[in-house]
Amino acid sequence: MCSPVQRTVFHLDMDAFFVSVEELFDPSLRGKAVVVGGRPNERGVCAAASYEARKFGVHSAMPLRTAYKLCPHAIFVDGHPERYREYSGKVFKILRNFTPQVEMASIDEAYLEMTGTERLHGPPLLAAHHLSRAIKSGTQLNCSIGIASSRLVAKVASDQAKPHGILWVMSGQESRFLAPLEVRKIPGIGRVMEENLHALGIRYVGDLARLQPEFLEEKFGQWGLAMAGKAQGLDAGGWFDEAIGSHEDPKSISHEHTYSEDTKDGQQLEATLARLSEMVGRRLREHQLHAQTVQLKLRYSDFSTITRAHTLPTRTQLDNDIFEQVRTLFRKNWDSHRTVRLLGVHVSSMDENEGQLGLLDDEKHRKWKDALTTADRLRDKFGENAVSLASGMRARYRERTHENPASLPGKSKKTED
DNA sequence: TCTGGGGTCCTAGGACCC
DNA sequence: TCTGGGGTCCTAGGACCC
Repeated sequence: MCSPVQRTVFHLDMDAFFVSVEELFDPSLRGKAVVVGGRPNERGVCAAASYEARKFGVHSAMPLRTAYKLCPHAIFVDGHPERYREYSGKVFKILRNFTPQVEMASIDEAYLEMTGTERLHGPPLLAAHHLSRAIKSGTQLNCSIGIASSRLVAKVASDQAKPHGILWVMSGQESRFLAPLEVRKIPGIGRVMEENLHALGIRYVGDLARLQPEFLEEKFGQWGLAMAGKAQGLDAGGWFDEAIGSHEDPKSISHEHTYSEDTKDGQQLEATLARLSEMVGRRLREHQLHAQTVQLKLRYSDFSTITRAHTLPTRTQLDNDIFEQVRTLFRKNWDSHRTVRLLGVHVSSMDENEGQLGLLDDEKHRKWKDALTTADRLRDKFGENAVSLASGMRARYRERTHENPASLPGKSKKTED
């Protein structure tokens, strides 16, 4: 009798990643209550909290002001995304050295396909210890590792192993491992679904596992079926099912901005849209992608939020195309009596190709593309503030509205820039 | 709890076509 | 001219993750 080859997946999760990186740059933070994300009187939420701060109930996604009330003696520091990207890159390199099938699931966690690597790395527990030590010596950072036969169980295991631990859920033990955990521990079950399940008397994964899949499907549709599988530790459906390391292009790109003070200054709002459009365009060019659908996000002071989208006849990666679309959506949909808290620019339906262009548009299009590529290179070389088309747009916009309100910048304007 | 920013996926309804 | 059914695309909103 021959059994199928047992799959082995590692999930590696960095411990208190943002806080730990900040401690490398400022060792005086070590062992203290630290909150990363901004000043306690700012609008915003905690991006991360040290284990010391967590003892006081502070956790990530908590408003900074609330964190301050719970833990006033905490040290509040600004986040440094470039530092986190740098260290994330270091981690990735170490993992790639270890085994080829690696996938960064976010800035501080990764999946490793370890099936069939025993001859090279030894049994899973030993391999994980070596890997943990390699991460420590290469980055000075701690991580936790979950080992299991599916991505889902490996991820839950690494969470249970924290901090700085390794946990192996052996094949056949998945259900027994998951059963006593709260349903919230299953990735994909958040606050709302947890409440729904509680209302049905379901608190633990074991309760969930005992139910008929048909019952969950009837209650929650496709997602109910997927949950039934997850309760058994299966990578049921969606992203979890995909092979580790089959990296794909992003499906959407967005940037948004929350004002430190709400505003209804139309020029300020449109200048923000210009800046966000530039950031989105730049990311598209970095990925060599073109987007067809442009979406505006608008949040008013009372937190009510609308999104309005438009699909273009062809795809684009140009700041100005994005900006003009999003500005049109903005002018059509903004209730100018109401103050705005947040604006966002989002693009999707992306592809490497741009689709057909009219001959007339072609020349103008090429010039813009060249100019923007040059601007991107300048920013790479001299920093983000070296070039700004947004401030230029705002200046011209002011000029034009003063001189001649009829000639606002639009699709027909000549590209004198 | 006065609530960031970057993503993914899912649902539901309407338009449109055959 | 009282009204079917399936497929696909688009839009809006929301849950969820880190």
